Amino acid sequence: MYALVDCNNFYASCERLFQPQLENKPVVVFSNNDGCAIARSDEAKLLGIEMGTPAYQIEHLIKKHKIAVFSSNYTLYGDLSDRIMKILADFTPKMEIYSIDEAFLDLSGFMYDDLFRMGTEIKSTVRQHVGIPVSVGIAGTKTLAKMANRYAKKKDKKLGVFYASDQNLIDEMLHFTKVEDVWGIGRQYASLLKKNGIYTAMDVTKTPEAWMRKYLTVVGQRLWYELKGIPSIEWQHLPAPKKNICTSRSLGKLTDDKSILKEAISNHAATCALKLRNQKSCAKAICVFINTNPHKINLPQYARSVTIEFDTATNLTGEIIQYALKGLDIIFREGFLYKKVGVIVLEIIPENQVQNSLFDCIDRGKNSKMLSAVDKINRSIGKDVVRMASQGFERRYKLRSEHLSFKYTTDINEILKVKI
DNA sequence: TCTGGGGTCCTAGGACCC
DNA sequence: TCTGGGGTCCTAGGACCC
Repeated sequence: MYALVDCNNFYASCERLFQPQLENKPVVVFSNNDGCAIARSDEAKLLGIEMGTPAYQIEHLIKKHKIAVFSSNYTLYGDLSDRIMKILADFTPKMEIYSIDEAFLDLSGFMYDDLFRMGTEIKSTVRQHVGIPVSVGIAGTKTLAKMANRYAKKKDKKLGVFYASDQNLIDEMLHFTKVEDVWGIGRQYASLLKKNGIYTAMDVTKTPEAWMRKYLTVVGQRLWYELKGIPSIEWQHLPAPKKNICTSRSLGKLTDDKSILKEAISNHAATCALKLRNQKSCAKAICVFINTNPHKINLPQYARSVTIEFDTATNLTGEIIQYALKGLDIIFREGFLYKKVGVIVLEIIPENQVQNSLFDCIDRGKNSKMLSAVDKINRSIGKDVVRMASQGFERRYKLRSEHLSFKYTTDINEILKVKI
């Protein structure tokens, strides 16, 4: 048996935690650049605000209903997520953190009749210790556990726990769940299934396996097994090291100024290098990309990327920035207004498996030591105060975040103050 | 004025090899 | 008027997830 524990409206709940007066009020959290709505409280959902709606399209609703709005505060969400995951880990040694607000727990070996009680206990413990509401779905496969979680929210959100303990309950849930709400079925597959008269998860289980395989590839075949209660999606008990690491952002303003792009690319490259060091890896190649704004159809469009192989796999900030800027020189063209730039490091290997190049003239040991010291300083301050020159200090490319809340739990200067 | 960012997995088709 | 067959590796693109 597997449990899927999922935080309810996670980002919105995080913000509400430090502003309890917003309890039962509509709350919306925006993406980077305050671009679109990526989290909504139940009350905001009821007002018709959909996931991913551009901010400017809901301005009137925000005014009219006095919706509380926030810019994304990933420092805060990440810290609260860590706290929740630590609590979940106390329930079972085998768990898989699936995303910032979700985790699968392997409950094999626990008493069957106890599982529902265990679910309610998980929910109340997280609520009591961290203050974030979660829902729990329990079933025989990951896909069914996901579905049970969703069913728990739809059916009785207050209770927030659903245990698909026998076939009747599983059927009830399969019947209730539309194909587009099944984990692993997106827009394309949903429309294909519906065209063929398959509307619910139950219908999927009645579709021949070969048909699923033929039209939805092995992904669909695995899904079919999962819905029938046969576990077919692998368990990842240890977080797999990332195979690619990407850092990209929209620019605060459209720009044709190459120096601004340089600064942004340098910072993204530095972030990638830091992420590599944090997971003790090195990359052997880098991809740099720049785009104009595809939504502005009346402006000339340009999008290009370039991949550069390194002589030696590396996670050194200065070196990665150099390669990144070389990439920018290759793809940059005058006369376009750029919207988004990014850096992806590829071919990632463990740092202890790096093969040195014969003609390497960088003192990697010394550089690494220097960067460990830099990382340590930056970590202790909670900001990257020690930076490479090309990263600049002005952050002219900076995106908007006009409704940012405090880093209540990670920065002593922003801690909650209580008047007595 | 204004539309996020970071991932994974799978397949088809081309390049290349013998 | 005719051009093999069987492999591997790589990449681009499409699907999905939160």
